Amino acid sequence: MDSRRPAPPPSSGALEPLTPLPPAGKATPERADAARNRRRILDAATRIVARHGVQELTVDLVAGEAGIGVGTIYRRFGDRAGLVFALLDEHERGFQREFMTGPPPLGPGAEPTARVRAFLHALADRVAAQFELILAAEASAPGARYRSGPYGVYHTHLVTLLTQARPPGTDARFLADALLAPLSAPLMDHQRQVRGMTAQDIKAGLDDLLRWSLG
Amino acid sequence: MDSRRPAPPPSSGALEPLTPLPPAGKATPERADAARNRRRILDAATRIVARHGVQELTVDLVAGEAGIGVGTIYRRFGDRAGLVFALLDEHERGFQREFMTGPPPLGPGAEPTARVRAFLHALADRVAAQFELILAAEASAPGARYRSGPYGVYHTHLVTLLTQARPPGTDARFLADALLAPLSAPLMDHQRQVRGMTAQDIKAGLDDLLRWSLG
DNA sequence: CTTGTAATCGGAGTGCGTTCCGATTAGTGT
DNA sequence: ACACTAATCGGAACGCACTCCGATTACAAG
Repeated sequence: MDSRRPAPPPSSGALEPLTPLPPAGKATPERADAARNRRRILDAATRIVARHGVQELTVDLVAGEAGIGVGTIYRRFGDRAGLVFALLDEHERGFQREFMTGPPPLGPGAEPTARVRAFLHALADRVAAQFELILAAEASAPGARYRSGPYGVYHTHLVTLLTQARPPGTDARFLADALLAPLSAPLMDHQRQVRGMTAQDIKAGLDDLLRWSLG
Repeated sequence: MDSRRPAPPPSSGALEPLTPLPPAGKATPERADAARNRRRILDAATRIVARHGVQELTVDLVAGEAGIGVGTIYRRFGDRAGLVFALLDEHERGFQREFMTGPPPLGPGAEPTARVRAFLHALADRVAAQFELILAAEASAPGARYRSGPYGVYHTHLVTLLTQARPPGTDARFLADALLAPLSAPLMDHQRQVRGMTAQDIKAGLDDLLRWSLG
């Protein structure tokens, strides 16, 4: 045992029901001082983002504000992107609850087609709302979106719904990726800044896509 | 006049027919030593990529191999991503020629629907071929893809074809973005590495998408 | 309470992208 | 040829993400 890298980021991903946890059992939960420092770090980061914006969220500054060393941050969150993902996690949990166990049409009870549409609209709103943080996470580690817990949850959710809504023979996994791809933060940023498109335009475009692919 | 920042990256983007060049007229073409150094830099970078791979392509190493200072690289290419885009440019020019003036179905002469399909297939192959470089460019500056010249060319090309192929009332600009979005290097990487999908699977999925949206 | 030890802490150190600015050189008018 | 000026060059310096490892501390066993 190396004893030098015993606890990789124990959270970040929210519910992550498909992340391949090594033994799947939980090891030592977390030491008291470690938990206290995690809280301090998250509070300090939240404070800094609220005060100066995401671009000022440097690791050294967070460490200083939290009154700890930078090594502690990397032990808890892996890298800067992990810290940003952790900040997104709280909202993420609520969002996942909504479409997994909430009221229709987002939650169970409505037609699969309607649920897909409601989900994509809600996700578009969520990306627009948490815009800066999502962009910052993407900037620190490109492709992190796809490796993150939330993307996996979205994908399996869509695959489930699409399989119910479509005849077999089409690749539901690819269609799910293709429907999520236009909702990347950098693209939506470009569509807003350069093309002058609004959230309404984007939702309308997604509706067109759905009308064709799901009848 | 500041005289300190007179020549922002004068190329990189290939043909870029829609980049908003400030006065649209060409200023002083380029001094002889500057042109010579650009060539040296590109040759050194190509050599390093061929020898050690993209991850070894550091700015300091390129400067050393080319026998110049790092400041020169930044004057010529703006940043690391600009250098990588310049490396992609040569292949890019050939690719653009193919679908703008080449033989059908990629070039003019075929039905718009067939040209869209051929274009997306060709682009998928191109992304797969230039995988490492595209990923590196994206890593240096997230969202650079959308701001780059090539993306603008692809987008206007698709908008033109889609407008010909579809009845009015649908947003061709969004549809073009939505068709290009699944061909991002990070997503294709994820689909290959994690989902085990092949280039064939991706093309088949794109065909499904087209069958629905274009009949 | 004491002791053992494994996880944790913290900050100096490293690598790399990027900037800054004095020295140098190319191109032009005389 | 010669001088003038503006663009170019080069490398020292900076900021920030990330690593390393000796010192410290929490927790459990005796």
